[in-house]
Amino acid sequence: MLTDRQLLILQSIIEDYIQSAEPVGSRSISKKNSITFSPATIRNDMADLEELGFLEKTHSSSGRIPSQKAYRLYVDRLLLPYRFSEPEMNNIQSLFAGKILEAEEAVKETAGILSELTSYASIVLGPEMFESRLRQIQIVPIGKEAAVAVIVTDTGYVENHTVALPPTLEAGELEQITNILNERLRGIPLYQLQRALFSEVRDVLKRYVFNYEAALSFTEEALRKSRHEKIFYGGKTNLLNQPEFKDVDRVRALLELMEEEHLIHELLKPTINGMTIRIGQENTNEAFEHCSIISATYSLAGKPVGTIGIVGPTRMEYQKVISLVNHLSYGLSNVLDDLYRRDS
Amino acid sequence: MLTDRQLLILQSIIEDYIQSAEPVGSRSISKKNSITFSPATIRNDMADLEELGFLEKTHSSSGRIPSQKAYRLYVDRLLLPYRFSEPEMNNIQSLFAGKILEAEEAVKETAGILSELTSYASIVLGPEMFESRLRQIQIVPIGKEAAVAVIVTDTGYVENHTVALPPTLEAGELEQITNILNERLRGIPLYQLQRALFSEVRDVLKRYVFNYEAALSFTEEALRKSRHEKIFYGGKTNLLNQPEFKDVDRVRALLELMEEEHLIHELLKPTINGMTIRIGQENTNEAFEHCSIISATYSLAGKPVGTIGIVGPTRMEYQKVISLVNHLSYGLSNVLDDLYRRDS
DNA sequence: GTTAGCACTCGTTTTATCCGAGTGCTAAAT
DNA sequence: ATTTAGCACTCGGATAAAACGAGTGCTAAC
Repeated sequence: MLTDRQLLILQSIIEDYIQSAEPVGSRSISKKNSITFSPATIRNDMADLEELGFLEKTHSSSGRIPSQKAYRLYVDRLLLPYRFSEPEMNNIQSLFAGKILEAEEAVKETAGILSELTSYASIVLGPEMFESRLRQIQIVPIGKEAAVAVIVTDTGYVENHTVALPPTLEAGELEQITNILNERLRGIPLYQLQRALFSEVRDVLKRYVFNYEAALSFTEEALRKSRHEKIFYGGKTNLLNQPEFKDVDRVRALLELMEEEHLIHELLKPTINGMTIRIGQENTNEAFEHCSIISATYSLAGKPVGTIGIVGPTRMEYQKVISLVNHLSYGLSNVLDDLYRRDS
Repeated sequence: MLTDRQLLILQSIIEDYIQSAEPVGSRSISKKNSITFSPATIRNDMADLEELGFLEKTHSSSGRIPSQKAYRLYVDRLLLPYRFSEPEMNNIQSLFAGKILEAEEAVKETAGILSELTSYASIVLGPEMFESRLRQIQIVPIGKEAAVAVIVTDTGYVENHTVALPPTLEAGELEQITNILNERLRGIPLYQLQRALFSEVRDVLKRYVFNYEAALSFTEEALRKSRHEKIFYGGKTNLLNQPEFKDVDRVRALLELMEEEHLIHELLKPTINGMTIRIGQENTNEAFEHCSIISATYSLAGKPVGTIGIVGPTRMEYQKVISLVNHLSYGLSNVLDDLYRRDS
């Protein structure tokens, strides 16, 4: 459908525009080393490409800019793998070289590297620890009215809630409950805890605890899944450097959207494994109209537990960003697997 | 030094400018109800006020804008207490009405309310829990190489580190260490834990644990003060609505500065009790040149443990903001004291 | 099929002009 | 001795016209 020359010209225009953020004219294309045709020839092809919806003009006598469709084609068919430069490589290496003890630390680091190397904004979700298994639970009374429930998983993840203490609970009972929970629930994945509470613990509790109803609901509260969606951003302010965001209103819309944690989570939450590339209006949300989002899930023990991603203008360095996101998602998965494996 | 009329005029100009963000002319001042003088009279006083450094012109025939010195005078001498409107009052009340179980929750809420009611950005530090006392420590091994140390304080605050496990440590010893620590360190304030480790625990450890050196340094690591400075922001994007920040570069400088957590912490960390008002260049940092920062410490059991503050343009609604910050810092202190008191 | 030549388009930049809010000064009024 | 009215003057901002130039589309020659 497109001739080789048209593809070559399209690619040149896209890459030029990614660099310059300015409409690209036929003359500047013809000057490139890889191009041997005259401006007039290029103009002809450009006109065709525009007719096919790959190029656009900002006004009738301007150079062309790539359309969303062009970026899509570029990403799907024209992209060559990117070779990281020396310092970039070092940067990435060092991220995964140091001894990392906590998952969250690794995840935060990744967000930092992502934004630093791309000069766009990075978003990192998770890791969701639903799959981790309970290693230990501790319920510590704080005064008469409240207690702190601390859950430690086999991945070293710690979660805690403060829970109101039912007044009927007797002194020793809290300890007893803790013991029962530890005995019965150890090794159970977090997301099954509530269910297991009923199937495994309920009856035992009935036997040993006086006000069993109150104790049960108290325990249920203590085990409740924290709906805390962990989102880390890196280099939000990088976006302000992009010429497409010199308009304050557009920036505001974008930054405000990024505060909406549940939306961002919904958008990026790890479902199927792999990489997602959303260009411009492929993001349904209006504030992302002029953005592209490139994201990839990372996984723990083969299961996707989180997402890393980059938000930048549609005029994005796709080549570099895609490689980087890809690379880091693998790296991060490996780090997490190492953390996880120490359990066995 | 200043006549009453000059003060009145100055105040009118400041308040007008706070509203309009536009240079104020003599005519518009003379139209106000509280003012009975003609524009010419006002012009004379304005000239004097300019000579004294309280007013500035943007160009030779423009109206006047208040100088930094004027805001300072305004804040120090002209400010009347602000009466909260009905909905504002409700908002504040509701913040402190609900049953709050965790300090951090209260603090985050406060940041939200602050920015919502002011339409500026809020910064909240802390609470620093150095003064809280150890209630319980738990060391949970995660695989062969690492363990999670979980510290719960009497204020319900939970802190955890992952620590590398010395290979020489024997199976039961970890439990023994945990027991010793709980026995000897309970009730000791967090900031004294490391010291108490040496004075109270060291010798006991020596007696019971084989590789005492390794165990000690392991324990020390487990108890290390987390240097995690907790900073919560609210309504950063509000700043983008202010006309003085329509310039993207200025916004970027500001937002980038706010990412520098240690700087912000240094700037706002709670030292002496009470309220601080920094106007314009009184903030030494260049990015805050056009900002004012109003902050107040909040306290727990009489000791300052954190700071709440507002960042806005120098043209800020001082009256409202000062009252609000003041009010909320008291309220927050009370909430925390309630949380704390439940211990006794 | 490709390219050179050329008229044409249209956003950007520059220059000129006008407008009016606001000032400072002087002289009259209180 | 203040306060005020009157008036010439200043200067940024808005508006219009003109010059500029990067880039196009089309036609005719290669």
